[in-house]
Amino acid sequence: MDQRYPSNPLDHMHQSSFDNFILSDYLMFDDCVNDHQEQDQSRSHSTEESSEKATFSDATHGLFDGATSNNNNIKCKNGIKRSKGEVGQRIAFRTKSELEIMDDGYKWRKYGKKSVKSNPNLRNYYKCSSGGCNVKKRVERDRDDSSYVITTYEGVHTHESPYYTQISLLHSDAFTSTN
DNA sequence: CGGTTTTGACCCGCGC
DNA sequence: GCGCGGGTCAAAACCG
Repeated sequence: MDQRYPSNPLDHMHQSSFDNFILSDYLMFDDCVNDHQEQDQSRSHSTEESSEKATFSDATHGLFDGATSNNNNIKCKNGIKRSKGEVGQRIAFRTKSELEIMDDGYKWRKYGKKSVKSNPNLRNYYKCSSGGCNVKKRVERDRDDSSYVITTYEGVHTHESPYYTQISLLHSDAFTSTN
């Protein structure tokens, strides 16, 4: 697994339309975390407990070591990974937003919509529309507070984000066209 | 005209 | 084996 590309979608949300959203909380569940902290209060709202709220930069830096999710009461379903095809990593975060479609720099193609039992709202399924890249994302509104949107990314992009490439091009262009 | 969205059908794993 | 819940497919509609 080469990490040549910034597999962190937050990198791009920084620059693009992230100003429109208030990141009030973020969640992360990977297969490794939450194994030992299956609490009976399955899903209390960490929104109200600002003490365990991590800052945005904390989230971006500690995203993959699981250290920042010390007390997220997220029920981590360890068994949801399918036998065919390894799901690389799974990251979920929760943003306060009226729109569920946020521009994180990648191009997504919607391929499904489902109403799930655990949530009265609909859940939308997206795939990265770049060829050969099968990163998926799942978007649904928070079941308790519908002003929040829960976005779950699954997998790692095998390519650079189109947005990022644009930026790089702009930069290199600025350098080469100084005279 | 090509890519995306929509939407019901299909599939698959799991618990009973 | 069957039903249920959740994830994906795919054809038609839609849109620039």
